[in-house]
Amino acid sequence: MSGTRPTPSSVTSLDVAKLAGVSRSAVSRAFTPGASISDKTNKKVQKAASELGYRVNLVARGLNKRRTDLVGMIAAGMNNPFRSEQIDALAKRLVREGFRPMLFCIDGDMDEERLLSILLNYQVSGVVITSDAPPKEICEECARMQVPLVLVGRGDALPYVDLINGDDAKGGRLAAEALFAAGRRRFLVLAPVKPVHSVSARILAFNKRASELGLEAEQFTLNSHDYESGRDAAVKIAKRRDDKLGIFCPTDVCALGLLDALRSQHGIRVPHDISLIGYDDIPQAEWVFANLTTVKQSVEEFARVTVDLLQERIKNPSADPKSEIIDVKLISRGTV
Amino acid sequence: MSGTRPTPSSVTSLDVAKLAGVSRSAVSRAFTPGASISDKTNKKVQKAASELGYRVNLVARGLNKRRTDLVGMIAAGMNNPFRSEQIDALAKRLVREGFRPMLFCIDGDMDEERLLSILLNYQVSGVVITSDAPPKEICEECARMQVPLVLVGRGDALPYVDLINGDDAKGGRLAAEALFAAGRRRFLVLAPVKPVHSVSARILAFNKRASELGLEAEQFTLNSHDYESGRDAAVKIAKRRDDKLGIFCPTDVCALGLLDALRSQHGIRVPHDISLIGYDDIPQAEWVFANLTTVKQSVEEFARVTVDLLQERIKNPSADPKSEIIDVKLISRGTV
DNA sequence: GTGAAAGCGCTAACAC
DNA sequence: GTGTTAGCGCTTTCAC
Repeated sequence: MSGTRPTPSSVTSLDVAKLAGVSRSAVSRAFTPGASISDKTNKKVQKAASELGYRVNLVARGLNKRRTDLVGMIAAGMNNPFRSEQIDALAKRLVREGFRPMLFCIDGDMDEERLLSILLNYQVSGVVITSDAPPKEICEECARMQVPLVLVGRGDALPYVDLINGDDAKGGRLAAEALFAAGRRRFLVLAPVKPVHSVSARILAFNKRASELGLEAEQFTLNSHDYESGRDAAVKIAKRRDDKLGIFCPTDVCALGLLDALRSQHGIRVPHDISLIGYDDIPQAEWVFANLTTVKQSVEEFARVTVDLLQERIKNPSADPKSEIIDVKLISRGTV
Repeated sequence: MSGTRPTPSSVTSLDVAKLAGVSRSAVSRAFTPGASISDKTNKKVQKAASELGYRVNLVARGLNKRRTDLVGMIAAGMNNPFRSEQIDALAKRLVREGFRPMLFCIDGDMDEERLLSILLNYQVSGVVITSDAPPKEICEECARMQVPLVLVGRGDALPYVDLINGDDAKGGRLAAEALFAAGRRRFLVLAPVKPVHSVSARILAFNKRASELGLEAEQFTLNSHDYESGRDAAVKIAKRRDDKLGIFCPTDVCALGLLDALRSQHGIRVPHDISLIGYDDIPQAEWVFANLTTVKQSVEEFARVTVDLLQERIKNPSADPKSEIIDVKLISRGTV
């Protein structure tokens, strides 16, 4: 269109300024929403800019403002559909709100601490940790650096950080009540040896409600909390012939493993012989073979509140840490 | 430890230099692997740095080097487990190789073009697009900006960009042969109205191999290629009572929808009545209810080759575009 | 091996 | 509303 142009990768605001016959500040203003600039200059700048193929260098801007719009997401267990949905929703929400998500997945020696350290070097505007159990030191590190930190699914009130959790207390209660309402009088709960906070909270609430109902929930310990451990648990569980058995499995992936094996390999009729309720409402819970009754947590809601929290803290860094609870609800399908 | 320290967020290389009694360059060198610096100065600097809680500002460094180590990942359809596995593996690989992944998910009006534009403003070291069908203009834009671009799962040889694909030709062939070997003599393939490149390639190869075997594969058109459309297709497919029917469904999620509905809702015995083969080998394909025979693509392999491609191009920006093919293999389970 | 000086591309006062 | 000046924190010649 316009003869030979300079290598576009090196077009700077000064180049645009020259071509437009204005100053660099004018160019800067033209690319800063809400800056005071006349319509006329703005037009001139825009024209020159697009002619040269100019794009603002956000790294330079970031250096200046001492803050990029980068937000780090630290995640673990992306093979759990709930987690990947969560990350997907969060990434979308962040972008819509003007942030730029970075994704760091826990992997071997790349633990929360190392990953966070990298993020801090990038002058991120915030960090969201959805993996479980971030060490305390890293929270302090963020506080020192004045970097907003949001922990999702980690209950304890750590100082300096904002928290967001599903309403695990309600979820556990709902599960117990659903099983009870279905006439189940013998409760079993599948708990991993080393449960993450939210899982413990659900179990605790389940047990509590159970005992309020005059029942004592029996605990069944699993190595992990994934499909495989649920499936493997089926062998033992299928052998038991308790009447009116109601099982709470505080993670859908795990519940699906159990359910799948119970039905396909052990000929157990669910809910005729056994009732089962999961947690999360992952897409697979609705699959025909499963039709799993579960407790739903909305990933969009999680994302929305997380980003809100981030924005509030950026506005007001010294505000007291907040702790938000996301509502949950029972999704009644066919396993209770 | 050391009395009052300055706000750690503002510790600069100059502060460290002063405390260590060296110049800023020395500090810079101490934090640049491979820079020529004596052991003694290095130690002094490290000590001063950790005392002050110094961390290099990667934004400033990026401005200087005119290149961050940020790599943009543009993705769509994270609800497909294959995609989320792919992103997970890629993110991990990138980090291990010293890059910093950013995750942009296609979402409404946030299309490839807009997202890429943002990425370019961040002076990213590279971009990986796993969503399907990035417009041609954006490839040119990357080329102009000298930003390496890797397209995964997009076959056409666009100029300037590196390509990486699964071996769809082999995969389609494998599927046809597996069905044939199982005695199936009537082939059906489930194709979405608007297939993405890789899916078309698989179908093409399947059809070709079928006709070599003396069979003509019948096409069954779906609106989409997810679990729901597979499940919905079951109604019509269950009605047909062709003998020896073998179905190829070029995406596991879709195959699982069909399989699940066929077995659970229509009482079809697979593979007794119908044989079915999927594609991708997502974790759910191995679930008990499914036990789906499928064609596996390794996400780790994808990730490895993608990052290799990126690194090569960074080293040699003007090299000819490459096109890599990832091997696939048949995973025989119980549906064929 | 080390330091001084000169930028990387941008925004933020400050005058006008 | 606009231009001028002075940095943001780092790396990088270039002398020494």
